[in-house]
Amino acid sequence: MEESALASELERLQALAKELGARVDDDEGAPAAARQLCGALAASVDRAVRLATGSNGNAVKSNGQPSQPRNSCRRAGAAKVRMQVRVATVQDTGPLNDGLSWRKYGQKAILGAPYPRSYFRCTHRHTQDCAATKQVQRAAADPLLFDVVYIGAHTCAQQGAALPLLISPEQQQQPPVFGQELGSLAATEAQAIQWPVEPVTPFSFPSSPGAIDGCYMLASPSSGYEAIDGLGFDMEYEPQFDELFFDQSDLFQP
DNA sequence: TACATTTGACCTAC
DNA sequence: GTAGGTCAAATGTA
Repeated sequence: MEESALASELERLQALAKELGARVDDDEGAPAAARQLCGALAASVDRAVRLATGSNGNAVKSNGQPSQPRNSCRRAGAAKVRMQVRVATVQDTGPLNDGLSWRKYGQKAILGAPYPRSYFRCTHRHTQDCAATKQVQRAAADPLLFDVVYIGAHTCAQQGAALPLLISPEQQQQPPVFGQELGSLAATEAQAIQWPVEPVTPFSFPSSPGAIDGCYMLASPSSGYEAIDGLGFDMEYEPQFDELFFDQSDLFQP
């Protein structure tokens, strides 16, 4: 009873945070600091909601079963490197650039998930035999969040740009490179993923790769959250999230 | 014209 | 049989 009331109240708070962010975003005279704070507030509220509800976005299916991909090792030779990050798109904070190029090759409705899952592979898959793929899906709990699963390592010429995604958790403690690249990846899927519903807050998806109007990563695989684009996040590690979304032993297995 | 996206069909694991 | 992942033809866009 109290838990549901708490969850309900948090969800209301979440909606208010979103509206605040949208209004600040609409206000061209709003200081950058205010935009950043709104983004941080929305992300923090979202995590609080998930903690209160025991939900992890689409990590938990409607039947309560974890949505750990049953096919994570379905195909022999795949899933050498697997990462899962969450991306929250917030507001204009400036363009990002990555140099990674993904090509969408499929989209599927996932059972129990309100949003479809998009499948991307490296643009250089055929020309350079790059086996890197990723899956992008909007989080059920918050339409502004993405669940991104990276499968396989880039072996193409752009692998240098992708390297931060594939390094060890310890190495990922280096925000400048890591954050920038993840944020840029967010741009890639954000511009390609299809929206079953209209975006909740004003948010523009750029038409060219590597440019996105404000996004930040909520989580790094190992130790909580990384800040990019000057947001200066100081997020705490979220055990529930990592347990359901991230298996490091699976990630860095040779 | 080249490249990216969409989408239905097919394949495979469970 | 079902669901997730991939393929490939059709279509769209710059």
